[in-house]
This record gives sequence, C-alpha cells and structure tokens, in this order.
Amino acid sequence: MLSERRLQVLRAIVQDYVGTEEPVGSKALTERHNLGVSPATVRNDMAVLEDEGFIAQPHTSAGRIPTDKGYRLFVDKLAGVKPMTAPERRAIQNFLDGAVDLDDVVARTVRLLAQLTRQVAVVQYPSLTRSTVRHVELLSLAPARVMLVLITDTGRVEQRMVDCPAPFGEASLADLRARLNSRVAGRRFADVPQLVEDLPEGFDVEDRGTVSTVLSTLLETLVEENEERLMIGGTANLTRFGHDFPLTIRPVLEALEEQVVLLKLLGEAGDSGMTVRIGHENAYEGLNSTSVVSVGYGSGGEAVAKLGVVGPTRMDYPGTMGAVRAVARYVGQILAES
Amino acid sequence: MLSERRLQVLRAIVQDYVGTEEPVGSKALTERHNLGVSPATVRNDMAVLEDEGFIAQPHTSAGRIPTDKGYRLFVDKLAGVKPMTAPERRAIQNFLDGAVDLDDVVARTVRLLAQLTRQVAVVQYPSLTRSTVRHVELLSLAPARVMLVLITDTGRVEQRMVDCPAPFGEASLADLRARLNSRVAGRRFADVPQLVEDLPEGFDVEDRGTVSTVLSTLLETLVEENEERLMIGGTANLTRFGHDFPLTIRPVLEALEEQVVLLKLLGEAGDSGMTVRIGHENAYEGLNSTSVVSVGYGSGGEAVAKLGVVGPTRMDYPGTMGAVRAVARYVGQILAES
DNA sequence: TGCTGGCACTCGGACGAACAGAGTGCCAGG
DNA sequence: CCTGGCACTCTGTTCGTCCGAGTGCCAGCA
Repeated sequence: MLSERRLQVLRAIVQDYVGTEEPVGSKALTERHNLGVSPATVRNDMAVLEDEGFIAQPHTSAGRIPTDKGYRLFVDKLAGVKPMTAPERRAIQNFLDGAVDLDDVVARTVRLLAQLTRQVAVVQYPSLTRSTVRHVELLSLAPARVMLVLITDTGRVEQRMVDCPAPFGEASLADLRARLNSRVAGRRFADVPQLVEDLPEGFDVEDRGTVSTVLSTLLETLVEENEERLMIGGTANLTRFGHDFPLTIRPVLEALEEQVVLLKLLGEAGDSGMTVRIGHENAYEGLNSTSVVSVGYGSGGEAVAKLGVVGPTRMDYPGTMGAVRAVARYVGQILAES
Repeated sequence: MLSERRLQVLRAIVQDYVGTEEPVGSKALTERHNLGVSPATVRNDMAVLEDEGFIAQPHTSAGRIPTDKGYRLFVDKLAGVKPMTAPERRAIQNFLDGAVDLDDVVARTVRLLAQLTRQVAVVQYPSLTRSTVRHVELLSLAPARVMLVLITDTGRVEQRMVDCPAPFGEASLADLRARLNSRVAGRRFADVPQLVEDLPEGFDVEDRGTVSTVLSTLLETLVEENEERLMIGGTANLTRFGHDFPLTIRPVLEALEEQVVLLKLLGEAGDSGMTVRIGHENAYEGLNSTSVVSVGYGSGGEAVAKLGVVGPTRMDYPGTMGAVRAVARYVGQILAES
C-alpha cells in the first residue's frame, strides 16, 4: 500500500500533467504544491511510484507522466466528481429545453457535451428494446403496400415499408392496427415478440400472409443491428490533443466513424453509474491512447441509452465526469417531459 | 488566350501535383509527359502561366503548384468527368440497395461517397419543402396532447408533440386527420400553407383553437431552419491532407460541425448540374483551402436535395466528379423506388 | 528509519555552419 | 521560337556543440 504522501504526489503529477501537457519533474512539483518535503524526497517517492507502474518517464532525464494505471488510481481513489456550478447547470437546462423533437434533443446534447468538456461527445439514441411502445401506425400507400411507423415513449420514430403478398383492405388494416395497438401499446419493446406471436390467427386466411409479413417487419426493426443509432460531435476538439497528430488523431476518427465500434464501446461500459475506461482498457486498438467517460441516461430511473465523451487519457477527469453526469441527468428529465 | 501547349503544361502540372503532392519542376514535367519540348521551353511557358496567375511557386527555386485559378481552368476546360467503371457502378448499386429506410439510405450514401472519393462526404436529407406529402398522421396521446407525424414521398418522417389548448376528442381528431389528408396528400409541402389556411373554419368553435394549434405546429416544421438536415462522414480522410495538419484540419472540422455552414455551402451551389467550388471560391473562410464538389439528387427529374464531398483543392477532380455524379444518380433511383 | 542537500551524469532540444540538390531565370546560338 | 548551358537562390538535411532540466545516488542529520 502506498503511503498518503505518495498518493498526494501522484495526484499532483496527474493534475500538473493534465494542465501543462508536459512531463513533470520533482522540483516543479514541490514548487507548485506545498507538499512540505524537498525535491529529493519527492524523487524517492517517484521512484517507488514508477516501480509500481503508476508513472513513467518518456526518456531518462525527463519528468514523469502518469501511466494508464496511474490515471486509474487517480480516478478511483484520488479524485471526486467536480459538480457543475449553478450557472452551468442553468445553461445546460436552457439549452436542452429548446429542443423540438428527439433528433433535436440528441443533437443539442452532443453539442453541449462537446462544448462543456471540449472533447468529442457521443450520444446514443434511446434504445428501442428498452423503451416502451407508444403507438404503432399502419398506413396504406397502395393496395399491397403498407407503411409501418413505430413510436416510442422516448419520442423515437422508426418507419419501414412493407410489401404485402396480397392486397390488404382498408378495413383489415384498421382491424390489424387496433388489435396490434391494444396488445403492445404501453409495453416494453422487448416483450413485443411474444405479445404478437399468435396475432395472425385471429384473421381471415387470405389476410394472414400480410399480417405475418407486417409483423415480421416489425420484429426486424427491433433487431440489435438496426436499433442502435448514435450521434457524435466535437471532433474538432481532437486537434487539441498533442502536436504529434496524424498518428494519434487518425485512428480515433476512424473509430468514431465506425458506429459499431462506438456502440460496442458504450455497451461494454457498466450499465449503471458512470464508467471511465482509460487507455488500454478500451478493447479497440485505435482508442488505446484515449479515455472514454460514459454514463446511462433515461427518462425514469432506468437507463434507456448511454452518452459520454472520448478524449485523451490526459484529460480533466473530475470536470469531465461532472459534465457528463449533469448532462445525462438533464437529458433524462427532458425525455420524461416529452 | 493561352496556346494549346501551355494548356497542356498546366494540365500536366495539375495532374502531377495531385499525384505527388509536391511542387513540380520543369524537368520532371518533360520526363513524365512527352510534351515534345525541352525543359527550358517549359520553363518559359511556366513563367507565362505564373504571370497569368494559374500557377505559383511556394518559394524561389521550388517547382510550381496550381493556384485556385489554375484548378478552375483545369476543371472548366482541361478535364472531363471520369465515368465510373462497370464494377464500380455495380458496387454502388448493391451497396445502396440494402437500405431499409431513409436514414439508412443517407447513411450508406455517406459511407459510399467517402470510400469512393477518399474524402469527406456530405449528404443532405431530402428537403421537406421540395417533397410532396404522403401522409399526415395524428395520434392522441392524452386528452389534450396530440402527436403529429409527417411522412414524405421520399420516406422522410418528422414528428412533433402538440399541446392542445383544450381536450380534443377521438372523433374530432379522426375528422381533422381525414380533412387534412384529403387536402394535402400528394401535394407539395411548399403549397401546404395555403391549402390548410381555412381549415379551422369547418370545425366547431370549441375545437378551432386546437385545430389552429396543430396546423401552426405543422407549418413550423416546414420552416427552413428545422427542415434541413444532413449527414457527414469520412472525416478520417482529412488526415491524408498534408502534413502541416492542425492548421489545415482544424477549421475544416469546425466547419463540418456547423451544419449551418454546410447547408449554406450546398445552398450556394448551382441548383442543377454539378458544381465545383475551389478554394477561395468558398465563402466560408475555414474552407479556403478546400474544394467542394456537389450535385443535386432527386427521385424524379427534380432535385430534392444535394450531396457532395469536401476535399483539398489538390484533389482528383475528374475522379471525384465521376463518383459524386454516379452516387447521386443511384440515390435518386433508390428514392424513386421506395 | 526517513528526510535533506549536494553532486555527477544523462539525454533531448536548440542553435548554427556546411552541404547537396532541385529548380529557376537569363542568354546566346541554332 | 526553341534549346542547351550556366550562374544563382533557396530549402532541407546533417553534424557537432552546448545548455538545461531532471535524475539517481550518497553521506549526513533528526
């Protein structure tokens, strides 16, 4: 176990490095933080911290920088979550309150997060499978052509075209619409498959094919692959990283373009509470020099999706965590109201 | 007027510079292109081209690079549009055919364009005001709460919550839905305002307030500001630009984040045919060292939106234009089918 | 046992000189 | 009007030198 002072030294190193972006030496440390001991003592502590793997030197005769392990300890034990100030909270609320629909909420959230944290923001759309059905609408566009529109309690809307095997009358359509809604309205999407399983049986033989087609299209839209969407923003903040660019920024941009990667990233994060994944803790290689701070958000107590930011491992963790938490909270409120 | 050979020299300079990313000198030119004259002659031609402002040298004793004006001449007079090969065309079609809904079409188009051109792709959603109404749906969520869902012929769906001034019965809602659709279905969005103007008059006094509220919400969604959406992709390609990064890439990323800027950019482009804006021809300062190739696309003969790519002025114009044109064509087809 | 001041050592980054190479402009001759 | 030749100008690179920051270690002190 590390002594109290050594932890303080580590904390000081992280804070200074995050601020200056430069390796920090023993002398500078004692000057900026009054640790009450001499540089020599700090050097000894640093040697220990280095042995333990919490810090490293880029080369002999340079200062130390925290390792991923060092950041991990910092986040877990040494730093709290810095709460937003009252004006900041007010600004968040005002900004989000102006949204007109779900797309707008998500877009605003992304911008907000990016601005607050000065990093790349990622916001997942509310998951379909974890939402409840508000309404299913069926529209007849042509005798054998139906449009299926799904609306969730979080305001998300999905639509699909369905080509029917046989013409389908207006009356049958109204019938199907009514029966479908009475079964699934207000229920969780995850339960829909069981709820509609035996629905075709109540219909005339000639309509059953169409009913089944409609239902299977409905179920398809719930498949994981289609259901997850997300929005990102603040990529311009990547240019603040370091000045060793292309190598750093390239794989990050690539990762951000691959929604699959991002979704996996968010998926791996814990389901409740805030998750911080530091450097190599991220499975995806391109993100090995970045940290991801994410948290679930939802209209009720339950999380319907996640949001977070991606930034350099050298980031202001307390501030970032505070911003992420605050934004998630307000987005949840907004969704609950709509 | 420039002699034929001088134009050839300019063409060669553009081609070589695009290929190598390095200033091209007289000797290298005569070696790679058989112009049939000596380097000295080419030098004289270059001096003329430089006087006319088509090329420039970064510093004395370096080769020449094309100026914006040079690229302009190249695009207008010296280069055609390089058509896609048959396999490429097939790949485009296959890739786009798999889309399940409009979001998917747009998302796939962005990816495709980014891959084909290895640049940043921008795709605008079909404009509301230029589309026609397929259906307007009204759903009662609570006694005084209605959800408005707009569906266009291009598959775009918009929804809004409406808080009614008074409770609104299921019967009145059905009535409104029917009357509204009979008036606007199949009509252009741009005409909707006039078409619904006198609609409240047909209703009972107590319902008129609600009807007006619903209608004004409907009209709001058609306002320019909300109606334009777009998607971008391929930002990772920015890292291929030059190696003088941060300065170049930063403002571009910032511009791309600002949808307003992009929309304006696309808006300025000509309405029909392909538009190429080179370097300083772009009004937005951050894009002064980039070129934008854009073209309208649409389900019929008429353009409902635009798509294009943003890349360095030093880009393969014929290839890029070919890809943009081909993709626009196929997207139009897909939209017409759905 | 733990802290401190002192000291020799290492290494990277900055600075400057010298150099090679690419490319130009100009000129005289075909 | 084209060509070969020539002197000139710049840039980028390489190499050596120097400086400073920072370290590790050690002996002394509480």
